[in-house]
Amino acid sequence: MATGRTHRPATRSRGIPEATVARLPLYLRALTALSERSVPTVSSEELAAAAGVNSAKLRKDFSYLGSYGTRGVGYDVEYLVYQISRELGLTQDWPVVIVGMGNLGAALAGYGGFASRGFRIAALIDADVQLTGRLIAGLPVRHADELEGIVEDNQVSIGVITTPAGAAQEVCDRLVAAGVTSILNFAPTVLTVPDGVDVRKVDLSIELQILAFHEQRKAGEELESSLTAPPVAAKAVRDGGRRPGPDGDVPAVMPA
Amino acid sequence: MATGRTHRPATRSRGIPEATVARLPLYLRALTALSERSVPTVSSEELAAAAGVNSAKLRKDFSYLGSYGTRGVGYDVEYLVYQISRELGLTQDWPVVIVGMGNLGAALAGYGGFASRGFRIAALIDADVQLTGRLIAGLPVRHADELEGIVEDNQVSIGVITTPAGAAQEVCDRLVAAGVTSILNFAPTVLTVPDGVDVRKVDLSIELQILAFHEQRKAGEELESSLTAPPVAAKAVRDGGRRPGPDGDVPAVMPA
DNA sequence: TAGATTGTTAATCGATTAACAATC
DNA sequence: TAGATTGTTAATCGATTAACAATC
Repeated sequence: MATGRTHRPATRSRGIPEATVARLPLYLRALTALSERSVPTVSSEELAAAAGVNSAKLRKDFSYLGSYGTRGVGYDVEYLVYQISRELGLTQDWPVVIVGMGNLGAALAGYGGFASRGFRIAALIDADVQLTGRLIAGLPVRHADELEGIVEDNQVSIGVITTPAGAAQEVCDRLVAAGVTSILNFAPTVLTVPDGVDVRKVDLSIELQILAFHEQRKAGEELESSLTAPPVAAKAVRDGGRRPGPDGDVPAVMPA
Repeated sequence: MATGRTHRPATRSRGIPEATVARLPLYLRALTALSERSVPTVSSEELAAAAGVNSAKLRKDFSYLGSYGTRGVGYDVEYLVYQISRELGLTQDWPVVIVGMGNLGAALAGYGGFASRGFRIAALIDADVQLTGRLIAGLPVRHADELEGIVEDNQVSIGVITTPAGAAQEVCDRLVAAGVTSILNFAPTVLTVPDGVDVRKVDLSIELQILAFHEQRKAGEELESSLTAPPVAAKAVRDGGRRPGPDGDVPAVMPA
């Protein structure tokens, strides 16, 4: 009955808001870069700029974790890297399986950002026997028949689904039945999971559609301002102007 | 100076909230499936279930588009498909370029969800001369030197970046200089763009880190409840219980 | 002490949700 | 007319932001 939820319900883990949790990886990435350059401390202003957020938001986010900064000085880079890593659960090892070894699965298998952050690929899985045994990113592809055994033997709790849409729900069911409780879904379909299982979804086509919406709006504004206002007004419209009248394009006719 | 924004500022296009825009593609997908099964009408309850949201939210979302439903009956599937497509700008053709032809770029090039939604791949681009001319998803890879010409000749306004992180900003700059005003960034780096350019970001590792956070929390709850409460209480804790005391793990020592 | 910067407050804004009058 | 379902209202909730007292 439960349909795929993007994240857990209202329960805020340890009181940390979801929006903050979603930004912690951004901060961690910026801090890791500073750490590699041996920068000892960083101010909220500098770190916020590096992470692409504003500094008030960053300080508020960090306040949920504790008081890890020093007034007048800033934040100790190494210390923050550790605290955020710990908060995100990256100080432990997370075995993951990737199911579906098309181009996308292969891209994920070869993505360096996993291993460096506590994620270990326990297995690459595909239903195609032609692929079984072939090496991808140095790992042999294993057949889907082995899925349950792999999950149980490696205590895998996180599964990544990169199969075609038609196969995703069945793969999801099998992963969950075998013990997986978190799923990252790249297949363009809504997954149904039992309570207690988290699903996050990455949808390539949806992101493009959202861009198209904004792109269309920009084009509409340009057209509009070129028709109704002198050219110099174009920027003002784009920067926050409102259309003067009510929406004018509610259709009058509804097709049979 | 402007750092990469995920979406435009407070200005809500035509009054449609960002959160609603982000769900329109979900509704469209569910509606397309119904359309293929020749279902003539659908209620907000049914459609919401198919899209994985609740029906109140769906009705509120649709109310921003106009009054497209019929009380007592529901929504005309074909009509809604058309209206949402139009709202998202999918009734027009959007030429896109994909820059960076690794596995991820290849996966996107072969993704069927694009062509069916008004996106047309104008070119696949890579800096590696070894790849130039090779066919990916039936299209020849073109060299990065041609980027500006391709964007201008095809009036490309949407660019997809699937290069390594180190190359992303330069590619972004060149795309923008050539006329691209919307960017979908898969490289794990914050892009800086001038005002008026939209950036959306898809970050594979960030999604996994968010899952790890919740996964860790589940494990912590199980441990906690097994230590402090009879086993039967575990579900209650997971379903919304709060830890009784304040956070107990604020560290006492800060390293030099 | 003077300057810098955090951590927190309070105001504002946007999103979600339940409930129900309107109406097919 | 009776039943079904939309579209909208109003309450609630969560996220953002500016400002500044606390404090290094």
